[in-house]
Amino acid sequence: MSLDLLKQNITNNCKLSAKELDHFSASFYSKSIAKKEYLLQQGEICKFEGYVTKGCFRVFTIDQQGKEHVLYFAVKDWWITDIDSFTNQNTSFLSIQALEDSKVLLINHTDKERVYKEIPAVEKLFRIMTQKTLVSLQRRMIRNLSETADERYLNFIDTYPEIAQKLTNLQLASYLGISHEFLSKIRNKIVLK
Amino acid sequence: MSLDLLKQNITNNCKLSAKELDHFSASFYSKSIAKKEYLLQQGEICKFEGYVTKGCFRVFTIDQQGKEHVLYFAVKDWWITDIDSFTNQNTSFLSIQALEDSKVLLINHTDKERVYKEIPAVEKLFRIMTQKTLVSLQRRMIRNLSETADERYLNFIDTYPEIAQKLTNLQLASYLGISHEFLSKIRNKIVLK
DNA sequence: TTCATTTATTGAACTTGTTCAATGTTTTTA
DNA sequence: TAAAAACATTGAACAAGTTCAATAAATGAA
Repeated sequence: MSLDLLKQNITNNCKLSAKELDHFSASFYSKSIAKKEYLLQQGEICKFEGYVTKGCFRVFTIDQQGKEHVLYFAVKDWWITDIDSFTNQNTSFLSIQALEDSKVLLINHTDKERVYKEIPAVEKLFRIMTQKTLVSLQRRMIRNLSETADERYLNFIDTYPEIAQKLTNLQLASYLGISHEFLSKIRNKIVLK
Repeated sequence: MSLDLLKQNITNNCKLSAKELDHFSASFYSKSIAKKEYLLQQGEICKFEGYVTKGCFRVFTIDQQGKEHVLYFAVKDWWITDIDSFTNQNTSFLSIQALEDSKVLLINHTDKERVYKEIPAVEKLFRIMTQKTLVSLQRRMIRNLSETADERYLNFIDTYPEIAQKLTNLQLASYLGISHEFLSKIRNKIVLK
């Protein structure tokens, strides 16, 4: 059952007692979401923090010129939220869309705040999880400053082969920060080698 | 006194009782560091988490081609550490260097772990601080994907005028992800307008 | 199955940014 | 205060990446 997946994910980050683990995971509810549908739209207030149990999502923003930029993709065993909007309950500048039929376990804002009070270890859990997310984003930031588009592409398909295979050129290009035409040319160039 | 600065910074993120605040801030020790000296060198294990009370630091990495990339600058009232190396006590891939004569308040790893156990509210404090850092890095990531070098430069001097004024072209260029020659041309172009 | 829509590819012209080298300016240090 | 070192500017040639437009291929809905 997918709650076991969630419990395992939590345990990998921070040991909770069996009782704490049950209590915390009982605060989640499951939701199915069809391909192309939105879990969150830019401008709304993010009501949930989510754990993906099936499918694939893109977390992205649309800038003033109407261009889409993907902050990250999330597949099974990844977490999704607009952390700023969720934590402070202000309007989000991110959208979250399912790229295929998907399932998530969600916890809403008031329940999460309640759990923080009831189970102090959950503070530690999310402190550690947020730190890990920050570290990987710092690495990506530096990579984006130092590598060419070719290198970033090769690094992505090497690190996340199972995600890469689910994406269109357009979606991947807007994560790598290049045009989809240029990504097409990069792919072609690499195949020829 | 600089401990008051630290206490105010903490209070802005999370309310602690006066007793907790005193106990936590007593775990820090102050250190002066001269211009150009290193608080941390790439390859070492990061022994501290630091709060800047005076001066300016750059947190950066050197890539395989020998190029420097700045992750962030830190002035008075900013925190500095290699969060990955400090938390997991593994070798750092970041260096931290003083850009001018500076002062920091430091807490070492064992003391911080002790405080996490003694004062649960400190878990909450760092959960919130890490979230804020993550949110601002997410924003920077998206900006770097969507904006030209001109826009990133203008945005930086607009957001951090007091930091910009302390930096050489080389330092700022390696934060913006461009060559210092190109930054020089951008500056020139903007002045002419 | 077919038609419409979305996605991918390719080329040409263009823009953004890099590299290298030369020169000038500022800062540091003896 | 002079010399050395670090930093900034500029131009020319180049490389990386974009834009636009045309065409082909794949996908999805009726």
